[in-house]
Amino acid sequence: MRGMTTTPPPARKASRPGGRSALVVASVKNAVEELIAERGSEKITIPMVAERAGVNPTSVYRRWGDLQTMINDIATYHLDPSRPLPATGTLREDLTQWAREIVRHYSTPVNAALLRGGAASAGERESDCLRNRRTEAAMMVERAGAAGQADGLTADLVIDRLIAPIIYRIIFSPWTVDEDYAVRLADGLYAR
Amino acid sequence: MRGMTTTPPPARKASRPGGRSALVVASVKNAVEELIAERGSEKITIPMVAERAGVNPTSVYRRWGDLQTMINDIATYHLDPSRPLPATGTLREDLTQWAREIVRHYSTPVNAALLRGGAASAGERESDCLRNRRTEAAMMVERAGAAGQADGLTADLVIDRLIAPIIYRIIFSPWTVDEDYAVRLADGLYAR
DNA sequence: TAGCTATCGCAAAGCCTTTTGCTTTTGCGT
DNA sequence: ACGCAAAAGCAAAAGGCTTTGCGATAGCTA
Repeated sequence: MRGMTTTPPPARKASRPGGRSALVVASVKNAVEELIAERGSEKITIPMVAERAGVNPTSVYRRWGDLQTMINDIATYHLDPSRPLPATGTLREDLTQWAREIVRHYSTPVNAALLRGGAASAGERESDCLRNRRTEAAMMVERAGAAGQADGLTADLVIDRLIAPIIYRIIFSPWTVDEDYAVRLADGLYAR
Repeated sequence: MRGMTTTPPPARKASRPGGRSALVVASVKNAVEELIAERGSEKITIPMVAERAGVNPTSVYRRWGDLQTMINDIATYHLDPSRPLPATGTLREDLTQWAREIVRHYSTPVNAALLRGGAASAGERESDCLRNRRTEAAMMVERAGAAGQADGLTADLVIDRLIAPIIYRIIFSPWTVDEDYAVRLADGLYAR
């Protein structure tokens, strides 16, 4: 299998998560990332992915059904949902760090392309690739609120003024985004 | 030609914009809108579009080259760039009306789907389907600024706090967007 | 009105994607 | 160890997308 640069993570949900299946999933995931970074999410096909992954196309068809489902699946879980959230003691600093983290993540062309692919297949279905981000925002605000430190912020405000601008620019004008921008947005929640 | 419900607008740029060419373009445009609203931007093909438009697939291939280019082209010019912008006398009211207008536009499933299609093919290339929106924001702010009425706003701020949240939600959670939301966002530029 | 040429329609060919039935491999429980 | 069953590989066939050459059509200009 080519391109196995990352350690093979355990498959998320499969009645048989052991060795080979996990290897196939990991290989395909890597292949998708590479190809999507090289050519964009619209110019790749399942046979291309399969060849790059050193896997039979049939396996990919049987596991995911089509390209759209596969990309959405990979994009959704790409930023580890179980990673620790910032907990600096103040909501403002937590949000700042969190925003920087998100910008850093999507600054990688691979992840930006995955985000665009996720955007294309969002809308109708309930699940999308940013659900986890919204959950995280709500958690941090709620945690601070329980301590009486919410600073008048709500999860909705965090979405509108932090996540939305970052995601918007990552999608449509990624060259205008860097970590300083994330910090300015976080500051904007408290100033003006 | 099926689906000719709208009046055929003149083709934008063609060395020969008269009758038949314009008709083909208009038919294809209608067909894309219908299909994209029915099935989403990822599940349509050029032969499908051509059949719906009553046009030969070859013509579509020759004019646009591929599906991506076609969708991006149609999505870019769909909100008429030459329509008059709000000019109520105050920047605040202009921006409020303008935001409502954008929300109204993208509340149509067709236009939301086109936006998602545009998002998928944005990024690397310089042109994208929201360039016109950014230009409009800059124009309104600049106009107010020339009259000394910019209220401390910049085009960037309008993008981050008006366009970005609207577009973000239209793409990822369209059911949370209505004209009231647009008004609240515009208010948010002045309050807090 | 006559000629020029851009553009369209048509048809065939090539290529790639996708499906399907079968065999082989291999993880996992006994 | 053994056997079951889930998942992968393989190969062939079907179906659909895309290209290409040629003839027909219809704007445009003189």
